[in-house]
Amino acid sequence: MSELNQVLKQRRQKADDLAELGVALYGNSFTPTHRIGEILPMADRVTADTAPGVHQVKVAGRILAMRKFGKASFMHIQDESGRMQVYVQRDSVGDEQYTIFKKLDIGDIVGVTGWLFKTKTDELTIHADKVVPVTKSLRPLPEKFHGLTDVETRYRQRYVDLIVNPEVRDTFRKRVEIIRLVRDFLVNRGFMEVETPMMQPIAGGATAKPFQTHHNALGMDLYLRIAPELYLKRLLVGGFERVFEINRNFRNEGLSTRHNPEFTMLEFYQAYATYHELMDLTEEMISWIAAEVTGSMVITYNGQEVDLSPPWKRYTIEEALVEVAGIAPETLADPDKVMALAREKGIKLQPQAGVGKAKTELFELLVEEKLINPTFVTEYPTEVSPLARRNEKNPEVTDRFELFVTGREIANAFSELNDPVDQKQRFERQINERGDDDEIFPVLDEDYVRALEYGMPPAAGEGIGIDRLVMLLTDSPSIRDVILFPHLRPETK
RNA sequence: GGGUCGUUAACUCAGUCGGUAGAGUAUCUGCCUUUUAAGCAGAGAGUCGUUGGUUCGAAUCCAACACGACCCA
Repeated sequence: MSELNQVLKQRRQKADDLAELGVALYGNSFTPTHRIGEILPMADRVTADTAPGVHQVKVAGRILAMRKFGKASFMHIQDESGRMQVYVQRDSVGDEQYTIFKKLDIGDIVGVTGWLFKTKTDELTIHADKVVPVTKSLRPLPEKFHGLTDVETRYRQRYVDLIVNPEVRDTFRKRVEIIRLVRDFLVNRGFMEVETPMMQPIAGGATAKPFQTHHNALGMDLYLRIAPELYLKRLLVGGFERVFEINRNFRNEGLSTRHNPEFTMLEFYQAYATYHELMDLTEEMISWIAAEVTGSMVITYNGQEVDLSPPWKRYTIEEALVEVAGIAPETLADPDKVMALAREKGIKLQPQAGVGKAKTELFELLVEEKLINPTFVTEYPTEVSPLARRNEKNPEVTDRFELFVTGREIANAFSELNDPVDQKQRFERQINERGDDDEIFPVLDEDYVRALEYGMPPAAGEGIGIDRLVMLLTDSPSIRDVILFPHLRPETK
């Protein structure tokens, strides 16, 4: 018989014993009067001499640790709001109660009724009048000192990770807080939160491999969206001038510390704004959220200091190539030299790729990882920006920026292309110049062009990767640390 | 897709030159009415990721596979 079976057997035996004593193992009749987080601040009103009944409480929580003596015991219990100590004395709870108490295990959820006092070591503690089993746990928790560190188990059994690792609970609380602050920020600026299709007949708005599914009744294939962009812009046509959506995108690509097949994206669109105004808005929003969540605009990520205080550095791609990568301006001015440099750096380009694509690739290779403090990079070549408005002075580049922090792309934004003729031509060019990847299939979205033909107001739009933002603000090295249930291969038995 | 590393008790980890499995925590028993990783004494607990191979003998050496981590594409 294996040890786990032995432990399970012992726990089931205890459960049976408790049932025999008339205890409801999975009842739902205990109603707490307090949460632990409400009790802890009462510490300064309690002393070792505080009499029974002065501060009477009922709390429920999971047992995390027990120190049993013959006729008295200490345990720590944890609820969502915190953890605290409970003192269980045989003479206080009575023989019958103490017999039941001794059958409890670490991991069980209990209800405690008692009064507050302080121990010799000045720890606020509940002196129990009564301890009742609320929910029996049949599986042992990980070791108390090292806790659970095996990342595979942490991701596969996130519930255990959450029970025993308080910093993991904090990270996910911060995630929720960050999303709430994003909402508050945008709603306060007159943006309206909307929901657009997750299942789309054409997976548009980005270049990525989609997940495919099928609608039986309609007899049609559908794709899980890779971006909400084209639907949100249809809403601009419809007359909603400031819209945003925070929701999942799905991309059928590899997994890494920065990629999960489903990830959360904020996209927002503002009519009559330009990408310049979105840079200001982004700077303001992210620095404010950082201050709200971490208490400072200067944060630490992966051991390095990152200063999010505005204003942020703004480069054009060419400026960044010159100033960060050290490429000579005369090299950048000569398309032949740019192509030669790209080849020299080992960049493989499609035959039809132009100098704009080459500059973008050089930027990704030589500059991105060096942009630690937040940096806006503008003037992306038109050929890599199929949905962005051309710059009025130089049609080879677009009115677009990407935001980089700690070497990672956090946001992508541009003044929107609203010329239906130009848009249609760019879709067609994209289809003609598609790469050799069979699973990325750009399709001309005729309805989107039709919508533009009705007239979309000039606007600027932006996407911010929420998971990456949460990683940044919680100092998490992997996207799996900020997604509750990240994708893993199926467990082998 | 490629490379490197890892997988041993429920958890955290040792395991020498290839000689038949170890610790702490957790669990069980006993003692213990203010402990804090409580203490003391004792006990039980293992398909050494899987499958093959080499060998008298494999946790250990070799191969393939599975899962994970990191790096690269």
